[in-house]
Amino acid sequence: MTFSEENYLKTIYHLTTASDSEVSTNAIAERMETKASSVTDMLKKLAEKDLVNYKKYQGVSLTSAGKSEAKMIVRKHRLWEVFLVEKLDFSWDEVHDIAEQLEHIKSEQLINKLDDFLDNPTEDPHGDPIPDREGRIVKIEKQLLSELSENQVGVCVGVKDTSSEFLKYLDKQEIALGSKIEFLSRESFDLSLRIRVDKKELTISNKIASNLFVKLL
Amino acid sequence: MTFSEENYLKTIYHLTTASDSEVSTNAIAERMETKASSVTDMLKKLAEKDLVNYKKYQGVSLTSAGKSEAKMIVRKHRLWEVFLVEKLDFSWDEVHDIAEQLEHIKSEQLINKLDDFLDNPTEDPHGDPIPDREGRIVKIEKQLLSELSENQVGVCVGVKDTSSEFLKYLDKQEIALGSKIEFLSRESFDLSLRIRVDKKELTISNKIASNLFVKLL
DNA sequence: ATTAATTTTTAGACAAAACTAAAAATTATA
DNA sequence: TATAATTTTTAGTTTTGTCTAAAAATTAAT
Ligand SMILES: [Mn+2]
Ligand SMILES: [Mn+2]
Ligand SMILES: [Mn+2]
Ligand SMILES: [Mn+2]
Repeated sequence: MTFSEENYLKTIYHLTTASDSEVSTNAIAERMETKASSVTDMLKKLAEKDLVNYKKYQGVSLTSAGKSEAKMIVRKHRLWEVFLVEKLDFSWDEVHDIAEQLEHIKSEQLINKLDDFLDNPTEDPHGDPIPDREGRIVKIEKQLLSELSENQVGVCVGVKDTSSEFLKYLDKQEIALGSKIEFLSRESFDLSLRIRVDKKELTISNKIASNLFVKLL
Repeated sequence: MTFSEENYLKTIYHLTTASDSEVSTNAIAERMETKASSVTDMLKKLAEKDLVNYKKYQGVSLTSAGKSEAKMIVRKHRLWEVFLVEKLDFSWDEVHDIAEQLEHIKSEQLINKLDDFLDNPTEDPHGDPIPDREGRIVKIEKQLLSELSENQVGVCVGVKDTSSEFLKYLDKQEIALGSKIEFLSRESFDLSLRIRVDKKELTISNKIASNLFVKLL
């Protein structure tokens, strides 16, 4: 399997699990910053290998073989991110691009030994679940901070947007995985939220709140 | 720089440092298990980028830019091998192929953090020197076991052949880096050697002895 | 010094993965 | 429902890295 094929599978996996339906050629092209015609070419190749279900003009989905390949790539990506943060002391906004490369290293033994070395983590530095060696994923109960109602209290357990920009903003506000977050009030004019993070009160926009996952206490 | 370009540079580096002279198209082709015509194509491209000195039919050598690129790839290869053995508990005969992949990961920050995480090792699991972040190499005094004379004593500090086959043979004979090796006698008929490894005496062929580096005590 | 053998380069082809431009199919709109 | 807009596919190129077969240069052997 080539890097390119793996990247397509991973993208289709993310798009289908997000929307829970067939995914369009254009959606893939946009996500991968490539042209629709290139996507079509690749879909034919992946269909030939029975990794995707593809019928012209009908959108695409992963076969079970394709899904399990995709999960293994996601597993590798997230385990390497844990390694980079936990062992090499990278910050959570620096690891994605390096993991994009490391996820393509081929060795089942390597990834399983890495998994053990890291004490079999179930979530990556951004709170995303890590599939185990059989591809099983432990889903945790979580919801967007923006969906809470006043006076509810939760713990920050993940981010939806994993861009370096957003993560650095969170660092600046001292919001991290594990932070206790109390929803104090909502400003109806612009939907901004007044929250308390650990001891400190601050105001955040609705855009911020809708990219933060919390687990209710 | 592509994987392929990196692999060519690394091969030219190894061949030129071994023979200390220009290297031929055929030598590169043989080492890389590819065709001479493919090598010629690549040499033109590398010359265009000023990474090699190349004149038709005259053999090739690395420019200083090419040499420093090559050393960085070797540095990455060997640091990853240390990681695999020291942290992930691989044995020394299992790490080469995985390191062949890992050496192409692009991130200076990654490799320097890995270096620190491993406590800045100067040799890899096979006794080969690891260039530091400026490309400097600390050469250690070593010679082939086959070149010793009777009754000389040394410590095993490296292997010339790093094939899995040879390394497993050494494991079986309980010869490892750090083993004390005494040259007892030489059988003139087949050049085989009688040696003592730590406490145990054994006979090894000249071929084995000429693939083991020792440092005299 | 020719001729023969070997090495190296060139010429032309191919597969992978991308692109542009144009055609075809689908979906939306009047 | 006919037409317009959008999406998707096809057709034809390009780049990278490989290959085979043949030509050219170098080296070895009569
Ligand atoms: Mn990531
Ligand atoms: Mn992540
Ligand atoms: Mn190696
Ligand atoms: Mn090594």
